[in-house]
Amino acid sequence: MQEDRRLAVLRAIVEDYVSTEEPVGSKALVERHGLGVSPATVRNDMAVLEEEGYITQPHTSAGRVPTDKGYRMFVDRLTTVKPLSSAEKRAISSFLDGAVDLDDVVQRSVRLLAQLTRQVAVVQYPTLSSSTVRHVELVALTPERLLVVLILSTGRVEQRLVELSSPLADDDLATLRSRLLLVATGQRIADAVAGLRALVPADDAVAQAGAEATGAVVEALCEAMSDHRSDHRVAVGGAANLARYGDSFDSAVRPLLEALEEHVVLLKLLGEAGSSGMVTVRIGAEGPYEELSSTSVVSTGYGPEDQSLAALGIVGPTRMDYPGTMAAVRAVARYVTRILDEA
Amino acid sequence: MQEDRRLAVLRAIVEDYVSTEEPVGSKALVERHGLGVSPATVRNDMAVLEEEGYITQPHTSAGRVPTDKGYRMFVDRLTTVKPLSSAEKRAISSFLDGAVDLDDVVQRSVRLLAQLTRQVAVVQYPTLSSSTVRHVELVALTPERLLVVLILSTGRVEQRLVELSSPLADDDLATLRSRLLLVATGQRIADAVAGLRALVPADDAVAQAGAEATGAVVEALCEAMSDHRSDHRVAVGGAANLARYGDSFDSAVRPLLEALEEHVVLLKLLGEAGSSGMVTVRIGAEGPYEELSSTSVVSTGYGPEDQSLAALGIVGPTRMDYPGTMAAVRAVARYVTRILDEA
DNA sequence: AGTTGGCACTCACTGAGATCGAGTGCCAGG
DNA sequence: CCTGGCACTCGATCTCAGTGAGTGCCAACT
Repeated sequence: MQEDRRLAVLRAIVEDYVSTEEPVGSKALVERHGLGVSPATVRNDMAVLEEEGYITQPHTSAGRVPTDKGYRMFVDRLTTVKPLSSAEKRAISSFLDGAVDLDDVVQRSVRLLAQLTRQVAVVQYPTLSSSTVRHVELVALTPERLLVVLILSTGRVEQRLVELSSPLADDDLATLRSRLLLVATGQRIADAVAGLRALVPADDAVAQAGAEATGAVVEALCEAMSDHRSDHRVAVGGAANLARYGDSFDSAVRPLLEALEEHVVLLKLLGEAGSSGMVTVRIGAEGPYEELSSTSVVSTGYGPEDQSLAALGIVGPTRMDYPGTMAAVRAVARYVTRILDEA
Repeated sequence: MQEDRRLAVLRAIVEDYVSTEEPVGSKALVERHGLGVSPATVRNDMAVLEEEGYITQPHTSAGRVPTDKGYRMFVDRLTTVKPLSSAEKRAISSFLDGAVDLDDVVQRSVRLLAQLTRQVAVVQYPTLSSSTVRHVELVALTPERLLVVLILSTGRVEQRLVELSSPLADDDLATLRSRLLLVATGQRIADAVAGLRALVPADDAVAQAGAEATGAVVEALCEAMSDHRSDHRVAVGGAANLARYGDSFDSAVRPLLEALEEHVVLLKLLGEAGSSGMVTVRIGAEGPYEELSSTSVVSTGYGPEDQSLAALGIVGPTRMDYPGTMAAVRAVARYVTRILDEA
């Protein structure tokens, strides 16, 4: 059936264009791929594909180039999962197994991903929202200065300084500490915040001495828990790969560099990622950012089964090796998930 | 005296070249700057300057361009301190005053610096070596898992997880904690490490129960204190400014992007910075990195008076506005120092 | 129907002149 | 020691034909 062959032609065009970076013509196509037809036939198919919007020609007498729609079709229907080479698998485990803490895991992941895909990698730090409180600790630096330390089930540690207008007795500190622990430990973030907030008015009348401290500490804790800054942290790596863009530099790299510094934008891009396990691909102008119309984003969530903790992925030119990239992103996400589970 | 005029010509060439980005000729020079001589005279001076190696011409029939040596002369002898505009000063304080903790200070500094200079900014996190231990805290997550928290005078907080093979009693934990505090609090890093290490063999015979814990905790603390990873952390910002390089892209930007990911290299570059207050300029190939031969580094130490905590600076093309950049770097370093002092 | 070879056509790319002009070096005169 | 004048250099820009990869279309073949 000629419908099938047309798709084969499209696939061949995408593959050739990705590897050669040059518009691909009918003759080169039949030579390099074993489709058993003549160039003329391919040309006819190409004409149809062009009419349907899957490919286009930069100028009249040039070969064809996939459009965004063409890439989309390729990604959705023409790619088969490409297993990683064993060398790559080994690289992944040796790279990630040495990680010592959460920060390190993220740092290593982003480097690894950049290296595997030869693209710019982005890894979001695990979000707080779905994690639970493992421990709360108060440290009196001086009688008027408390250090509040919050430890979450993801391994993230947040600390805040609290200044008091009057000194706090050790006894009161101990009381406050145990009360905080009672209320917050083991709770999910949202519940912990509610529980902590409930402590404040009650205390107000009872223990005048500790009132200010309680309020301030609870305030600090709640802020730490819902702190959007740390919630939205991302690590970026492999920016050097941008240098490989070669042509179309100004049009593509400048906005991309800007986006990379705007972590909020990055998160939006990654955020389109579905649940853990599914690799999402945004191609060219499909997203809301016009300036990134010549870049694609391959991303996925990571973290335990149902609740994905955060997202990771790569940003690269629309002209990229989608199967390989998707495989790498998926693999890294799996490994990271496992590492986090173990810790 | 014609020696003076020659230097004036050199200065004019540098200034013009920096602003126009094009080789500057004798005619344009006398027009734009008020040197009261004819183009022919300037040409003679240029010939001398070229012979002495301060300027060069890209090709025979082109204008002159400063050499590294020319920039060096310009920076060393021809720049006057350029005070910041009040708008810039306001920008600095409003930018930095909102900082909530050490991380935030560094993040904000790097953004600010990138914005002021329109170059790539690099800020090293304060090093541990010259700081003192403010507090040590042990938290038993479970009886077999301890979280060790180390708080330094710079505001840096390091944490490490310690796994024990056997549970640790609360009493022993308290004893260990107070002993650690006694030994380490207020000490400089080096002294604290020595003191802590001394604890281990002594304990070994005395309290069998706590022996493992002591050893492990001390180990974790010492590692945290001398941890090169956190010691060498740097923040990078303003990479989008690389897009302004325009020409000479491949030759300059690619190695620079690579260097920016290699934090060790960055630190070496910054590390040439002298003591606090002195702004150091590395021009072109003066450093050990051949690939960065078309980039300059403007850096300085920051931190209290005598002991500079760390370095910050910018990396940019040799063709840059040195006076303005140096002023910005110096100003940001001062403000950051002040903020850190207050905290 | 679908495929194929043939053929005229398009058009980016390349390289050879030709031209232009900013900038230089040098020299003779102030 | 400065200056105006002048011949010279040489990169940048433009034009223009030639080349060739690639296309679209059509008639013939299976």
